[in-house]
Amino acid sequence: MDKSDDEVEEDETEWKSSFVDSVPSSLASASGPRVDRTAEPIPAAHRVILHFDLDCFYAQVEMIRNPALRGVPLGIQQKYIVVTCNYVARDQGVTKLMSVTHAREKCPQLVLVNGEDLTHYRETSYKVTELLMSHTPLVERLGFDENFVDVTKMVDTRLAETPESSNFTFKGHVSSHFSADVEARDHPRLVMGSHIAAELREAMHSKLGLTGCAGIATNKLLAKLVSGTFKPNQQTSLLPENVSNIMGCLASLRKVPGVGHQTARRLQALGLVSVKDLQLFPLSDLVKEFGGPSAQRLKNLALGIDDSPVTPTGAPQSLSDEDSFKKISSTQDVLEKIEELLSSLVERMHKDGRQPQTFRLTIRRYAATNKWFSRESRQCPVPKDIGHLFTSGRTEDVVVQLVPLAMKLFHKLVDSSAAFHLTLINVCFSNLQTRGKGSITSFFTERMSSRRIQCQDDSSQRGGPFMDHQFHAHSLTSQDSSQKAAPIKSPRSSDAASHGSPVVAVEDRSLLKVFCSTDGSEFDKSDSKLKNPLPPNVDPEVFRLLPEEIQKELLTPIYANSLPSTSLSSDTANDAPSTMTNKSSKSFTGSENASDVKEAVDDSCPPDRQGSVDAGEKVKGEGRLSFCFPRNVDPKVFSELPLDVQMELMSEWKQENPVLKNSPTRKPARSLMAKDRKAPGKPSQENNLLKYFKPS
DNA sequence: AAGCAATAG
DNA sequence: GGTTCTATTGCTT
Repeated sequence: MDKSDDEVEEDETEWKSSFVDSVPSSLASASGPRVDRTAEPIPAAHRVILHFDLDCFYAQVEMIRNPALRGVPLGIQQKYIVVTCNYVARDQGVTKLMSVTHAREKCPQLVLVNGEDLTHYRETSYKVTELLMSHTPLVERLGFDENFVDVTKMVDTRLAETPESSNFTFKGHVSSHFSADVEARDHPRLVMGSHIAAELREAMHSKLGLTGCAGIATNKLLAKLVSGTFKPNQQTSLLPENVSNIMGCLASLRKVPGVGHQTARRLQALGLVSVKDLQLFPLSDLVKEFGGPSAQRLKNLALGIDDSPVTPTGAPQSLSDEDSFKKISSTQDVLEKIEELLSSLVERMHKDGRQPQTFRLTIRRYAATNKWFSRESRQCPVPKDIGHLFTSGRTEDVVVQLVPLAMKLFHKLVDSSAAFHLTLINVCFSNLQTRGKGSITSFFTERMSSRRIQCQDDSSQRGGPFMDHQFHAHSLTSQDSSQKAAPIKSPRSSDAASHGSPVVAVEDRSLLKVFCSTDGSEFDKSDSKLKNPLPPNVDPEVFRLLPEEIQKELLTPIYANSLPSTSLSSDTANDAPSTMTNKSSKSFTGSENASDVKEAVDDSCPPDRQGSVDAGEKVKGEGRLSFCFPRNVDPKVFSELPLDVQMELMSEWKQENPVLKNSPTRKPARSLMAKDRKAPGKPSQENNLLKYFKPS
């Protein structure tokens, strides 16, 4: 999940007082013509960019799903790795990407929740993006737990409406050594940005129950760099005066966003290890190594200059599903794994509502010579005749059509007449086309009308009168490429691009107001609610045991929606059975005959005494569920299954008697469950994109 | 359009 | 640096 240096916390946070003045002249070029700051009004061409970063996101999601996990050391497990953990666990020495064995040594009471199924994280992630988008369309996602927001226009609007007398001090921290009142007077736009950031963080907390950090600066690079200065759940603003200070404090070039391992290695080969080294290195020499554009970009990054615009992300451009394992070496096993992956991916594709034009299979082969992180892939068009099946809901039909296709690609990759050893398989749909206007139009007319200002100018609207530009742009790019100019990526088009150019959104002033509402009224209007009864699956006894504050939180509408009812309706319902199918009937992850994988996963976490169990049992029916769930069976989802299915599963688990089914043509367990889940929850999910952008 | 490398969380 | 499970962009063919 993470690159493990989210933990830098303290090492870069002590900003030195030394103000190195070799940079400002170049900085001036980033913010337009040199202007005497003291004499002139603040240049309007200055962007205000926010970066949001949720605190240990996966752990937060799990603690919302199961509040009993609050206050206990919690880790999120994928295979034999603790990919992330909450702060209680961190206090006891658990870190991201630590092996389960090592984590348990550090923290014997560590509670582990399996996080291999990303459904809930993905859903919550998009709720965050969507919440931000309800204030301005310029929101760019970075992974599941970070967002950039360009609030330049909001700042301008508010500043114009703000009387002189208003309190003008920064919200949150300011990374600067200057005194606070001087800073605030000199940087009203950043001050305003810090107020907006605080409001948005508060909205995330009150509406979604999530906490996180924010960085406020004049570009994405800087906003991201400062956002983690004070963790958790705090925000910090960066003043332009302090830019070179910040950059100089970075421990290494690797810490510069955009400089990965390879780039860092090549830079090191040139003798460059610190940010300062790169700042002072002759551009011409850099060009020899990296070529013109890359060299300039690198140099700019080292100086804290980043012209890249906040590019609205919109709906995802590809959906993929993958699984890693110790070893797969037979074609039969490959086929079953592919079928398993495709089942859940096709289901996701169906809920998305778009139709994929291309399909890709990728593998990772084991190689003793430690080259085994590289992947190989083959792709092909999705046959026209099965495209409509995605929207028609017969997902099993799609799977049976797709499996042979996938196997064809597999045989392009692997000579199965020789021995092979795979450690990962990934299936991916891309080139997603929006079709079947029905669901899409209702989506927009009902909930997204205000977002249509996303469209650039009216002339650029093609591909359907009802289509929101956001999805239009991302899904139809290939066909209307003419003068599209859509979300610009041009690195050259600095600040001016995001304001002046007709290409980028939010030209219409009156519409702008709809978005950039400056008062809190916007915040409250989503769910005006009913008295909240406990959701049916919450044990009232357990509920009473929770801290009062948690109880209150749970009774707010947002929780009423996202608690157990979530696992009943929509995606969760359909994905949960597949998880159980994986564990109970498939050969690799759950049952005896995959001893190597079982070893890897279960040795450190015996199936009978999993941390997640304790929490799970409390949710419902302690008496009946006296045994332990297998790993990553969601107890809440389980509890909502028909009783007979529950019994069947329990007897399976108790006997540790895998349902051995070798017929690859059908998957009785899965399809049966998938159907059963659809009925009780929400009456079958419409094909739409609400999954990504429905207002909570 | 295909395949991969690099970067990101 | 790699472990997991994604997702995006840009280079090369």
